[in-house]
Amino acid sequence: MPRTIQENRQPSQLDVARAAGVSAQTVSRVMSGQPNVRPATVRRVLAAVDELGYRVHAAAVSLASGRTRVLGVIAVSTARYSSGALSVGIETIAAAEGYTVTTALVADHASPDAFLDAFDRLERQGAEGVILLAPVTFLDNAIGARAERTPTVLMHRLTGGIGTDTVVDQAAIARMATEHLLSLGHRTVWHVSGDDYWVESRVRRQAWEQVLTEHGITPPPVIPADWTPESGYRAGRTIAAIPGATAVFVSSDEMAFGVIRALHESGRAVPEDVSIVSVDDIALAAYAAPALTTVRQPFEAVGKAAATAVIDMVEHREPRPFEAIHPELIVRASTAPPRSA
Amino acid sequence: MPRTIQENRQPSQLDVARAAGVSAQTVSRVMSGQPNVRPATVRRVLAAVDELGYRVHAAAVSLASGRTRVLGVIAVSTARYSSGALSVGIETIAAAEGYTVTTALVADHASPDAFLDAFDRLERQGAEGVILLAPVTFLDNAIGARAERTPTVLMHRLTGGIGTDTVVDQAAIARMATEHLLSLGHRTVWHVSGDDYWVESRVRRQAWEQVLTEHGITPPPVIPADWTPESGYRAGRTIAAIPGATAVFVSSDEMAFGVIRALHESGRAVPEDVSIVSVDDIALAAYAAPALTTVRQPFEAVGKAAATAVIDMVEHREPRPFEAIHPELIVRASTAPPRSA
DNA sequence: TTGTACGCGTTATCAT
DNA sequence: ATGATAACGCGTACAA
Repeated sequence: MPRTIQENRQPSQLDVARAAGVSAQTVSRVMSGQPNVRPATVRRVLAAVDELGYRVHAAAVSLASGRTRVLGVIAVSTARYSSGALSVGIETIAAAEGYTVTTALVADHASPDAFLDAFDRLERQGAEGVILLAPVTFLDNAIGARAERTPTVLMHRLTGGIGTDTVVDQAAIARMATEHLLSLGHRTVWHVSGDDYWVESRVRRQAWEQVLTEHGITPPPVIPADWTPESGYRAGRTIAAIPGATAVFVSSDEMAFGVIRALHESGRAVPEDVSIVSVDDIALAAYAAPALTTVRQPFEAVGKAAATAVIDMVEHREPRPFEAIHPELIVRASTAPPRSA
Repeated sequence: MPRTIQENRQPSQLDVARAAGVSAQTVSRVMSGQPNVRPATVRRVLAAVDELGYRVHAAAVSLASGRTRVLGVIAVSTARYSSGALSVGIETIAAAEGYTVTTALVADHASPDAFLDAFDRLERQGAEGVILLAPVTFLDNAIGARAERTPTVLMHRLTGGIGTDTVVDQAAIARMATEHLLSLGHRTVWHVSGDDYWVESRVRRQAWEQVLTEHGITPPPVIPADWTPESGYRAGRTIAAIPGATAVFVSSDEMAFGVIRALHESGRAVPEDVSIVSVDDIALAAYAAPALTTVRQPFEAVGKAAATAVIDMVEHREPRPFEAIHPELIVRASTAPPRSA
C-alpha cells in the first residue's frame, strides 16, 4: 500500500455523494449551479453538504478545470495613498465577478528582475490575469513575453504597447494644474516633481514644460523630490530662496504639505506670496493650512476599470471601448492671483 | 475517450522528465531541492526546465501535498493609513517564508456575516492561516469554530480569547496621551473618539476615562467621531464652543487635522489655547500646522509580528513568547502647558 | 541515486 | 436527470 489514507480529512465531494445517495458528478453539478438536476436532488445534496460541512476544494477544481479565478496584483510597497484606494477598486470588482486577488509586493526602487520574480510568483499561484500597479516603462521589453500568455494590465502606462491602459491621463493633470496657475496671472510656474522611478512623475514634468513652452515661457529648472513630505519640505526651502517664485505645481498632496511648511517657516505666505497646486486630493488635502487646490485622481474608479479590463481579457470578452477616467481640478485656498496682479 | 487531451498545454513535470531523460520523481526532487540527486542529473533537469519554460503547478502541488502555503488576510476596506503599513509587514514576512497572501475585503461597518463569508472565501482558496485586520470583539463567538481548524490571528484584539494577540497595547496609547497632557498642567483632558465599530476606539476611551479617574478627575463627555478628518472638524467645532477646554486627546492623526482646522477657524490657537495629542504618527503628522504631538504605532512591525505568529501556528512551531510592541510618544508642537499654568 | 505505482478532489466526456 | 470513468500535475511510499 503506497500511502496511508488519511482519516480525519475534510469531507470530499464523494462523501457528500454517498451521504446524499447520489454520484459525485451530481454533487459537482449542484455545487456549480448547473441545470438539469431535479429540485429534490438538489435539496438532498445541499442538506448533505450542510451536515458534513463540505466545502469545495479550490486546488482540485483548478486542477480539473484548468481555471483558478485568481487575479494577481503586483504593487510597490510604499505607504503612498494611492495604493490603498486602487486596491479597494480592484477587490470590489474581483469579488463581484467571483475572482480572488493575490498580491505580490516589490520593494520601492526595485530592479526589473524583482518585478519579473513577482510575476512568476503570481503565475505559479495560477493567476489568470495580472495588474501591475507600478512604474513600468523600463519593464516593457522584459514583461512582454509573460504578458503574451497572461493577460496583463499596466496601471502606470500611458499609451500603446502591451496591455490595456486604464490609467488617468497624467499629462492632463499637469496641464490642468499649470494652466490654472497661469490663468490666475502668474508669469511662470515652478515644479516640484515626484520620484522619477515612477512614470507619472516624468510624464507630468514633460506636460508642465510643454504648457509653459506653449505660453512662450522658458521652463525654470525642476526641483526634484521623491513623493515624501520630507522631500517636499526640502523643495520648499529651495523655492523660498527664489525671489521671483510665485506659483508652484507640486506633484503630490503629501509633498505639498512639506512645501507649505517650508515656505511658512521662511516667511512666505501661501497663497499670498506663493500659490500651490498639487495632485491626488487625499482626504487630508482639504485640511491643510491653507486647504489645498489640487487635481483629484479617482483612484478607486481606476482600480475598478483595471480589474474589469483584466477580467474581460481573461474571459475572452470583447474588450470594452476604453473609457477615459478624467481628473478634476479642485480649487481650494492654496492658489490666488499673484500680488502684483 | 473521456476527454480530449489538450495539445498546447503548459509543460508538466513529465515533459521535463522525458526531455532530461529521467523520471518525473527526479524532477520533483530537483524542483523541491531535495538532496540525493547527482549534480549532473540536477543540471540536466534544470536545463530541461529552462528550455521548456516549465513552472510548478501550484494547484497540483497543493492537491498532492495537502499544503498551499497561502495566507489569508481579511481587511476592512477603508482608506485609513494603517491598513497599508500593516500589509507591507505581512507581505514581507510571508514572502520571506515562502507564503503567498490572498486578501478578502469586507465593507466598513459590515455585519459579522460578511466577515464569515470572507473567512469562507479564504478557506476555499486553501488559506492555511488567516489574519483578521478588523474589529472583532463582536465576532468572537462566530469566528470561534473556524479559528479552531484554521490558525487565526486577530489584529485588533486585546486580551485572551481566540488567536494570538500581536496588537499594540491600545490602552497604553491612551494612557500615554492623556498623562502627557495632564503632566503639562492641564486640569482635564477632552477626548475625540474614533468609530466605535473598531475595538481600539472603545479601548482607548476606557483607558482615557480611567486615567482621569485615577487622577481624581471626572471624565467629561466623549466627543464622538469616525476617524475621518471631516468628523474631526465637526468635533473641533464642538470643542471650540467649550470655554474650559484646553487639552484634547484625539484618537487619530487624521482627525486631529480636522480638529485643528476647526479650532483655528474659531480663533482658538493650538497649542496656546488648546493642546492636542493624537495617535498613529502618519507621515504627514510632522507637517501639520502645528506639527502633531502623537503616539506612534509601529504598524509595519505589527504586521510582521502577526504574519510570524500565524506562520508559527501553521507550521506547528512553538509559538514564540509574545513580544510586546510598544507605542511611543512623539512630542512635537501641538502640546504645551495651559495658559494659566 | 533513481524509478514505479498510486492517490489527492474535482471536472469533462460519454453513456444511460 | 444521473452515473461511470478518465484525466488534471504533482508528492509520497516503497522498491530497486
